[in-house]
Amino acid sequence: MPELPEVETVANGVHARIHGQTIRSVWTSNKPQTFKSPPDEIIEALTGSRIERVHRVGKTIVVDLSRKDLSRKKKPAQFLVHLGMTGRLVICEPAAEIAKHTHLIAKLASGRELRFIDPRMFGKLSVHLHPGGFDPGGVEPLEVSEERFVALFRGRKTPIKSALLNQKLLRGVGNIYADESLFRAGIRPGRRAAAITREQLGKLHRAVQEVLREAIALGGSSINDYVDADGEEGFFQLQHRVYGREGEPCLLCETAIRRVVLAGRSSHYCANCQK
DNA sequence: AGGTTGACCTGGACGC
DNA sequence: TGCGTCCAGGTCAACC
Repeated sequence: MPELPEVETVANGVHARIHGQTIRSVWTSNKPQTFKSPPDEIIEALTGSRIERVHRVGKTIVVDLSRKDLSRKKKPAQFLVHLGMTGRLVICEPAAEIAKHTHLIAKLASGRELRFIDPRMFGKLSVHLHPGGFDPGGVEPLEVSEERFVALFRGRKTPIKSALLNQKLLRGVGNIYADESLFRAGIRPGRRAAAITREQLGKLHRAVQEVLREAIALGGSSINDYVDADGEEGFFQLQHRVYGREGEPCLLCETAIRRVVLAGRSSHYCANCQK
């Protein structure tokens, strides 16, 4: 479900509520698809650790942990949460009803609980124990310079839409924001990356950053069941210009928005405004 | 090697 | 009310 702006919203919300707290105990479901690290390893790393910081790397939520009791000599670890399509990370009172498809509950020193819920089980939980910190590859779209951004696509024969979704190039852009960025840049999703001019790529760089920044400011896009750590919906879906608007008039020229399938994903564009 | 496709899952919306 | 079909914001293995 979530792309960079939604993951950032959730990570910031969770950080504000639970950073500095110690995890007293952890329960996990026994659904193997959800756990990229063995559940025992996750329980071991989390229990007794303090939550130093919750932040975002690409589409992954990273929870930096440290041991409160250094006597146990355990290495600091990072707890990684990937929300997949339908994953949710919520903070609630222990009395709150346990939702169907709950896969992890961490009891905190404050008495509240951090819970991970994921019906489709495309989300993944793991621990990262190596020094240097979690690095999935790719560059952060909000930090990358125009020059490096342009270089990412040089010589690539794949459609620009597929390249934008490739997390080893840019990390964090997903289907909605790829379509919205391409619309703002005036580039059709099916154009070969290598065939796009340097000037247009510069425009795309600005469009990607603009779209992501606007979406973060509005708390992300709520489609179906996405909500942030407070249960609040985002509002960026009201700003979508092409995503989910097949057959509706382009907001600039009134041409009907088209939908095609690229890299197995729905891709929306205006045939008149995007070349 | 780079690029594309299906599989992984559940559930909601829609048509009959 | 129910059943079948299609669709979904992500990723990865397997294939060309």
